[in-house]
Amino acid sequence: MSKLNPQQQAAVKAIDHPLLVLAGAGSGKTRVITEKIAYLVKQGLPARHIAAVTFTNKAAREMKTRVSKLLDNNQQRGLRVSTFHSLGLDILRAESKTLGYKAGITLFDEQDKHTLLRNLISHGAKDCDIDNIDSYARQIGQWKNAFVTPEQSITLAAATEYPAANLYVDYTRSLKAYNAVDFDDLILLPVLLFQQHPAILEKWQNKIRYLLVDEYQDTNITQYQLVRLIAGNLGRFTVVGDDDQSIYAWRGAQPENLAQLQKDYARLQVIKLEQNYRSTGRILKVANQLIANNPHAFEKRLWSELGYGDALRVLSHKDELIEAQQIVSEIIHHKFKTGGNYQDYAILYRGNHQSRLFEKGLRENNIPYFISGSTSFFAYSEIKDILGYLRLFVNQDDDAAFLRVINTPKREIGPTTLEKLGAYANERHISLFAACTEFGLSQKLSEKAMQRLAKFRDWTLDTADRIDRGDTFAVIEHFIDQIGYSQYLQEESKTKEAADRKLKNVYELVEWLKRIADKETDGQKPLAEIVAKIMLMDIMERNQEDEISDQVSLMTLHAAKGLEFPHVFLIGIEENILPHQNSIETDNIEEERRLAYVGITRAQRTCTFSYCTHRRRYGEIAECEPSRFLSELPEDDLEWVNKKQLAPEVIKERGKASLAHLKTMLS
DNA sequence: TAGAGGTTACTTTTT
DNA sequence: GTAACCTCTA
Repeated sequence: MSKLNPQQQAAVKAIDHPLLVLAGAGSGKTRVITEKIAYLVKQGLPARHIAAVTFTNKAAREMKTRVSKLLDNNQQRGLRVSTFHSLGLDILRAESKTLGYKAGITLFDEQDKHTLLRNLISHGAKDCDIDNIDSYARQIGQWKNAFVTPEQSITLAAATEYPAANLYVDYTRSLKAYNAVDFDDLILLPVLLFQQHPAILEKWQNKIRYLLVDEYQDTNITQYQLVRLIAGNLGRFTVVGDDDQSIYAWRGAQPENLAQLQKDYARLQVIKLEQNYRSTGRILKVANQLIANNPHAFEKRLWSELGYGDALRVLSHKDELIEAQQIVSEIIHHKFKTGGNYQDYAILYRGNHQSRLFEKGLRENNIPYFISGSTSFFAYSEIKDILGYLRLFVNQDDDAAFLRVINTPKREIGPTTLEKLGAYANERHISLFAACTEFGLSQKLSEKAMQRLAKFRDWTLDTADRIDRGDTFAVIEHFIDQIGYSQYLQEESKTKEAADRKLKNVYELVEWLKRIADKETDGQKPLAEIVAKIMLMDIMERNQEDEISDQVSLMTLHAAKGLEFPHVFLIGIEENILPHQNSIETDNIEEERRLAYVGITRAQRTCTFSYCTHRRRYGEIAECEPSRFLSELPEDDLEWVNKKQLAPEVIKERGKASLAHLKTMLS
């Protein structure tokens, strides 16, 4: 703790008041949290009574690593460092009975949610149009994030939202029938539980006697409720946040929660961290000037002692192919010239699809790279299949899992049968699996179809039973053989290589599950717990033991928050990309500006912007304009390289013109 | 019932 | 340009 600056020290030692730390980018906020955990333990609060909550798995991982350097194993025992969602899942699993859930709660991912909504709509949900399914899904999520229950949504909904509110009611009932919850429920249900059962709340308050929250500006209404409930009236918490880095409004984040704390906790202490330990003065100057265009609830001014540094460069390219090639070759040359490492470079972008050409370019030049947050391991169809079976063994009422696996591999149970089964189950408000055995169904289906369903049902129950009784993993390996999954992959895949790769993934999944089961509990951890938990994990956790090697990082701006790199390339800095087209249309530029701010402040030594004058979009070549954000930056600190397609003044004028144009269009 | 072939909407960001 | 979705035929 010797090397902390006075503000950081004050933040670590402030344990008698609820504490809000306003921490600018690169001001050492993770350090404050980890040091504070160590400090609390050394002050005599056992680690099992401390919980630190973050938003991403990556941040939680980082925090754990750093705490482990400050405390020995004994001192850390029982410490909770997890994402909000993972904490919610722990609470739900522990209290499932009170909430009316059976053991073996299933977690639905976005795709499962989509499938369920689709089924509800096609089975006649009131006034719902299948074409609007995405907007219903989003609306339901927004209600959950804003702590609006289905009943309240019916009352509150505007006329246009009424179908979604009805669907929300049906959806909630179905989830309950399937003994399932979705991501948003992991926060919403614990809050409801705590509100309705003070004794349970007290139990958890006693467990978690000090709460630390990272990236507090990203909390939504429901998450804030959870924080308040756990922290209690005494306000035993430290939250750390930066309103300039709020980039999750689209999923309900309320940066106003920062100001709300002052209203809710009169004794709240506020400490600002303004010294930046990451970037050059010039990078900070540019970032500060950009973000000055946004309104601010809290004033803060970042400064650095790391020297003024190089100008930030702006590259212009003919199209996105040249952009990728040019930047890849810049990285090669720069690394050669400076004798640095590949891991010193990061390529950051607005949308995942932008990584493609860069991947190709890096691969062709044999440059090691790592893409974070792209297709997750769990998005692979073979992984979803096997997990689907496991989910069904754990919880037969999991309709999403049932639908996933019922005819994979083929069991001659096709759409017609499933349609009738679905209609029947829907009518009765029971799960598909439960419907399989019903007499009423046999009137609507052929005997053959009934037999096939019964066979699958018996097999599932039998396998689930054997998992319960004994050697979980022997049963799992056996069932994969038994259903002929390997053969199925051979038939389904276009090439033998693809089939082999998929099979390898399947075995990797099984090995991974074994490792998780072994951890802490010597293989005794129930499959139900593993299956639920696994849905919240990300690809990095799978590769935990792979050593970090020297590779260029590629990721979205969202994924980059909290990280830092010596050399940062911000690509596709164009109108309609950053700011994103949808944000322009909804006049929501401020969050996009914060996103750009987050990107710039990742850079330690150099920061390079890049835009294209032409780009393929939906297969058509379209003209592109440099982002308006470039025109908001101090000219003296920018160096425009390549052919300047547009002078900065022109961009500025155009930016103003397009803004004015937009405003007239909207008014 | 399965699979081929045609059509369409889409690309924001995550647990 | 493409993935997911839908319709038609064997």
